Amino acid sequence: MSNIREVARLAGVSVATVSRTLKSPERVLAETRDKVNAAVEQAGYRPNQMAVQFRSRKTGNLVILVPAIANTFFARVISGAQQAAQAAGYRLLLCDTQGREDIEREFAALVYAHQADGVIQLRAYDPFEAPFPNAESPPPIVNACEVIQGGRHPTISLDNRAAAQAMTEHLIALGHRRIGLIKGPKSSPLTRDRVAGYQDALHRANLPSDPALVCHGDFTLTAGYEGAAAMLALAERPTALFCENDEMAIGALKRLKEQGLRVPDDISLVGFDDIPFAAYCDPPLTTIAQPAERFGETAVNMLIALIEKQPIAERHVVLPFELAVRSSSAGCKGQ
Amino acid sequence: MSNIREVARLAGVSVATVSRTLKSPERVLAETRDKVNAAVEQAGYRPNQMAVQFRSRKTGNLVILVPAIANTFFARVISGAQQAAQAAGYRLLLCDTQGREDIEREFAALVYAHQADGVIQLRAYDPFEAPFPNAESPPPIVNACEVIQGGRHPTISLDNRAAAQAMTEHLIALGHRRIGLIKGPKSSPLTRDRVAGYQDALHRANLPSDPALVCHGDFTLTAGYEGAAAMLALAERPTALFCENDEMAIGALKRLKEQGLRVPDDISLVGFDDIPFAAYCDPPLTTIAQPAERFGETAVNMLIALIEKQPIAERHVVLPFELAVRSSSAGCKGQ
DNA sequence: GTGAAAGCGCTAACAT
DNA sequence: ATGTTAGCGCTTTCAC
Repeated sequence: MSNIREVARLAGVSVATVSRTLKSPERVLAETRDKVNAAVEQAGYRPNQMAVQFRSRKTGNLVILVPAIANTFFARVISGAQQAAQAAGYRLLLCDTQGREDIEREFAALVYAHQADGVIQLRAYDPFEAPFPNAESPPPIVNACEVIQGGRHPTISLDNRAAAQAMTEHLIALGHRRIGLIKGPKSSPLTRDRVAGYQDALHRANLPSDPALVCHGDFTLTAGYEGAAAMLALAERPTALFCENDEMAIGALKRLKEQGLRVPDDISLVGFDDIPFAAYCDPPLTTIAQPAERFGETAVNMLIALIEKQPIAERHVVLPFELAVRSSSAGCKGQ
Repeated sequence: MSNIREVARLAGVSVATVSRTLKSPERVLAETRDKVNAAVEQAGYRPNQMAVQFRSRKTGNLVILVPAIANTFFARVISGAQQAAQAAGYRLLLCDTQGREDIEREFAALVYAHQADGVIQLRAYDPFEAPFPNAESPPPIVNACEVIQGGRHPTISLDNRAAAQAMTEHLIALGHRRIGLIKGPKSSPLTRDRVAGYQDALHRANLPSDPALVCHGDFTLTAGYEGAAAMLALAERPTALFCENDEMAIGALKRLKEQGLRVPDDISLVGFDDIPFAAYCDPPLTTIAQPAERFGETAVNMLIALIEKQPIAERHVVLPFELAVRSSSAGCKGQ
């Protein structure tokens, strides 16, 4: 592999001129530029980025911490992030953390090791909060999707509380008074918000909030399947079921059908996220549409601004949701 | 951020000793080692990986070229790859190529720029085949999932032809004689193999191969939806529909139901991949199970062996498939 | 077993 | 506008 010295020799100029021709051509005479470019061509020269990065103290890499890569929603977020990173000349270092803080910390530490310039965290945990060696100022990090309440880092989030409230109100408007909720893990703030929104709606409609109607899952198909089973085992069944993501709703749907219940005639079912499959369920799933790709895209752009010390307009971006009403929710007949 | 010199000073040794203590502790006196480790601790020292990589000419990064990150199957492959990379101390540079060769070439070139040690390509295109600058020997690359026939690189694939044949034979055994096929893009070898397997089965059963029964899609839900519409518009409808991936099968399922057809009573429907949603369809989808995560995992391990110049047992790994028979396929009543 | 020193390929400050 | 040169932080001979 040829290096800058080789090119300089071929072009009959100094290495500095070669470097300039590549970085800021306007500072070089057109004539010289041509000589250099010809030499670059001839030598098949490609700057050794390891040396460039080392020298200029910038890797161009962004770490993205994902709880579960194979999750349909996160896959969309990653996709958006990758497009944005590519457009800006950055690369994405992917990390499947399985929601484990030790793994998150380990990967976030790539920034300390100068292997990445910043971190995108998609979960409500600050991988830098643990005492880190000589942590002068926290490294560039943005927190998207599930965000830390009152955290010190920029965030990109959805108003989960408002969204859950909107969904619950949709069900209430349809006449439902017993609405089951299959929520996420207890520890998740995202879940806390959605539960709060659900309760807000009940409260505003003067409906009782029955703890028996709330069970938790882990956002998987299986969790939805089992959550639905639990709901159906209740003495007084809910007439509508709100799952905190579409995967769980699809899992629940299977279970409801197996029990011989028709959706939405016998029970309404709604989800959250609007993954592509939601519209292809039978019946198509009423859900909350989230701009998944935009989470990734916005996070990347914000992180890059942080890294490049550009001014940031808003440190806490809230992306819009949309209630996507399809046929899995309908008027309550049981009344 | 402290550097190796700082640590050396603190420990009262030379930088070489610090370096040795970190890389090959056995070559250092236990006593010295302790001093150094204490100094490392005290300084909160983390080696600057940019310098390490620069100096040792090894990045620890692997590029993975993915046609569509948000695709459920690829998301699983990526997940497997990431786990394996992490376990081996490598990192994954993610690239969503959208199947575009220019993007694939651009990212593969990160290897030439010393930003990555090797490439995993999930599509049947050799990003290095174009004449590249002084390409002495092609850089480490492995080709997984959709592989180049007779290519020069190691591959990890499925016997797509055998799998498609097995699936088609399953349908034939159920009495189907007119089997529609919604395949992938024309250019894809993966699709060529599956079509070949489909035809093998027809041929072995002495069934005619009607070109009208084959239409192509692009592996999306929409493509399946539209493919099914095309099939149903046929004068002589198929009694079974084989989609080359589950997404298209799920798209088709929606369309079939909208037309008032019952699956499998009126028409059988089968897919390929066994994505998690397949088992949660209504009816659960008969499909070909592929070990998606293992593709990623095997590709990573093979690539690392290549990079580290370890001997490779087999250059062409074929992973097993499994026919997952569920309730979307049943005996043909139309006969 | 440890230290001194060269140098990886490049950038940027400074000199011309 | 171009060249000279000093490192960036580390690994790795080669002495001792």
